[in-house]
Amino acid sequence: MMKPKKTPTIQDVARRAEVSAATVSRVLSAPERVSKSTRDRVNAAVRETGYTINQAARSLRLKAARTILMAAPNIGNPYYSTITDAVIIEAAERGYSVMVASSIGDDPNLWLRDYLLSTRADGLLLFDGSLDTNRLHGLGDTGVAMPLVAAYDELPDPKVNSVITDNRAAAKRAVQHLVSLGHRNIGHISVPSRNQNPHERLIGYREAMAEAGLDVRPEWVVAGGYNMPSGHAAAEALLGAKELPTAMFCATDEMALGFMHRLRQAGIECPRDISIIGFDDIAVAEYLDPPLTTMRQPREKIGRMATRTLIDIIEGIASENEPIHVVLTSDLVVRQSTRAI
Amino acid sequence: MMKPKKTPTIQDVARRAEVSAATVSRVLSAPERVSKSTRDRVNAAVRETGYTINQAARSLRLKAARTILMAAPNIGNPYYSTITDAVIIEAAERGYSVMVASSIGDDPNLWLRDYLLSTRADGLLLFDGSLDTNRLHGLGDTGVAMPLVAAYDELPDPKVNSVITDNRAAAKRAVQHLVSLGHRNIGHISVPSRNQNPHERLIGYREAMAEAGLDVRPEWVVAGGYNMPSGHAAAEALLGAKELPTAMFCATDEMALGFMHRLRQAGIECPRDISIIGFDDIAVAEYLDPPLTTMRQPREKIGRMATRTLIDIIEGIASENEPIHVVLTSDLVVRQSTRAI
DNA sequence: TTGTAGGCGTTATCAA
DNA sequence: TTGATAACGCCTACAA
Repeated sequence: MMKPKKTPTIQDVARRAEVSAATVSRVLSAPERVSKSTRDRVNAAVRETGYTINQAARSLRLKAARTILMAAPNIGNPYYSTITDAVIIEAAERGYSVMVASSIGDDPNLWLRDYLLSTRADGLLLFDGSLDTNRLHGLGDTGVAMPLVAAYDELPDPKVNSVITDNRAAAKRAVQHLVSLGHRNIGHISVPSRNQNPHERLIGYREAMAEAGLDVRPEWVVAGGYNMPSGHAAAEALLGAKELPTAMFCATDEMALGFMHRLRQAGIECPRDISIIGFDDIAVAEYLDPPLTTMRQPREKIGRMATRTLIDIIEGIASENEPIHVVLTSDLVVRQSTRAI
Repeated sequence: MMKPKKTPTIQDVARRAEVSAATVSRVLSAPERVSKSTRDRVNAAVRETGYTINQAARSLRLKAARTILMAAPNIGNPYYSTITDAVIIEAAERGYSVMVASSIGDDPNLWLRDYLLSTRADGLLLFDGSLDTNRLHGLGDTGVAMPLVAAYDELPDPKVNSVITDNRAAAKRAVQHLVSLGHRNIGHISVPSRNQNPHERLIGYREAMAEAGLDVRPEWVVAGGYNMPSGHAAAEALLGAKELPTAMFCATDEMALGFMHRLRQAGIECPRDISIIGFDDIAVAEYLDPPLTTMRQPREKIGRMATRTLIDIIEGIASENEPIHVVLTSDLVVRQSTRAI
C-alpha cells in the first residue's frame, strides 16, 4: 500500500524550484513576467511535484469559479444531449467547467440563486422556460445581477440575454410546406407554453393558416407535451373526431412519433393517409419509417452560442447593459412523411 | 440601477445577530450545538441578510467540494441522458453537485486527474471505458487514490469499483430468445471493445450460439459502432453476402434502427423477412415500426447506484479497500420486431 | 525580475 | 454554550 502523500501546494513547488510562491503563481498565470531561466526551473518543479492548482483556493481569492451552471427542466430529454455536448466543448475551450442541474425540487429559483451566490458558478445557462428570469436575473432583493443566458424554446423576457431559434417563423414554414403540397386540412399538436402567451409554434401555425386563407378547426388542434406518449394521446383524441385532417404539424418530433404510431394502429398510414411534419430533427428522425420531415433546430449551435455569450458576459467582453438577443433559424428538412395530396 | 451590494459573508450575519462568526457557522452545520435563542437570532439574521455560504471558502477549509464529476465519451449520446438525470437527482439528494465532462481533447487521463486533484470534484463517475482506470485510480505517480466508480458497458478492471449490467448474460438471453423462436441463422452487429478482449455482448452471442449448437457464420458477424449509421453500414455489408440470416442480434438499439432502415430500402421487411433484436431499450424503441424487441438496460438504476456508491466511498461509508462490484440485470422486452420462423 | 505580506470566507481547536 | 484564533492555498499590491 502506497501511503497517500499530501497533494503538493504552490509552496512545495516554490521550495523545490528555490523561488517564492509568488513567482510560481506568476509562471502559472503570466509566464511572460518571469525570466526564462526561473520559468524553466519552476515548470520543472511543477512537473516533478505533480502540482495541480487548488481551485477552491483560487476561486476564493479570485471570487470566480470558472464554472458555469446549465439548468434544464430535464436533462433526461435527448433533445438536450447534443446541446450539453456543445456547451461542454465550448466551455472547455474557454477554460470553464460545466455543472448541470435538473430543475426539480421545491423552488428552483431558490437553489439556483444559491449556486450563483455561493461562488460555485459564475453564470447560468438557462434551458428552462418555467423559471422566473426576473427573480433570477436581478436575484430578487439582494440586487446582485447574475450573468444569465436563456436558451429555451419560448420567447424569453426581453430584458434577459437569450439565444433562441425563431420558433414562430419556423412553425410558419412548416405549415407552408404542407400548404405547398396542397393540404388544406391541417391540424397541430402543440406544446405547452410556460408563460401566459400561447407557444410561438402555435402562433406560427395559426398565422400560416390565416395567411393561406385556411380555417383552423379547433378539434384538430390538440395540446401535447413534448414526449411520445403525448403524441399518442393526441392521436387518440383526434381519432374521435368525425373527420381527420390530411396533414399534421407536430410541435416536436417525439410527438410526431407517438402520433404516427397510434395512427398506424388504427390503420391510418403516413404519408398515404396523412402527412406529418415534426420539429427539432432528433437523431432518429431520418431512420424512421417513413423518414420524418421536420424543421431542424441547430442544437449544437444553440449550445455553443449560448455558452459563448454567457462567458463573454462573465468576462466582461460583452456589455451587460444592453441585453443580447441571438436568433438562429431552423431549416426545413423534407423527407418522406409528407407528400402532395 | 440598483447598485450591487457585496454578497454578505458569515461576518455580516454574525454582526447582525450579535454573535461570533463561529456561532453562525455552528448554527449552519450543527444547530444542536447552539442554544435555541441564539439559533433563532442567527437564523433570522441569515434570512435578513440573504446570506449564502461561500462554497469556495468552504471547500478550501474542508478540502472537499461536495461535487462529483461525471465523465462520458460523449454525453451527446441520448443513452446517457437518462443516466445523467438519475445521477443529478441522486447526487442532489446527498447534497452534491454534478460536473460533466466529455472525454475529448488530448489526454483525458490528464485533465481528469486535474479535476480531482484540484478540489473541484471529490470523486469520479466514469462512463468511458477507454480511459485508463489504472492510472486514474492510483493517479499514477502521485499515489493519491481517488474515489472512482466505473459504470460503462464493458468489463471493468476488477480492482476498480463498478456498477454494470451483465452484458454477457443479457446478450445470451437475447440470442436465446431468437433461438426459441426457431431461428438458426442468427447474425450479430457488434460493438467495438476498448480493451484487448472482445466485447461481452459478442462473447455472449458466441456462447449462446455454441450452446444452441448453431454455427457462427463469420460473414454474419459485422462490426458496428453504437450509432445508427454503423447499423446502416452493417446492413450494407450484409447485403453483399450470398445468403441473409433470418435473425439479427444488434448490440445497440441505434444500430438496430440503422440496420432495419437500410434493409427496408432493399425491400427486406422486419419481422416478415428478418427478426431483429436490439439492446438498451432507448425511449423510441416502442414507437418504431415495428416496435423493437430489445434487452432493457436499467439506465436509471445504473445512474443512481453508481452515484450512491461513489458518494458512499467519498464519505467513507463504504470501505475503499475491497472494490465494490454491483451487477444489474437487463430484461428482455418482447415487441414486434422478432417473430417465430 | 523577484520577494514579502495580507486577505479572500470558512471551520476546527482551544479556551473561557 | 460561546468566542478568539489560526489555517486552508492562492493571488496581487507593493517593495526591493
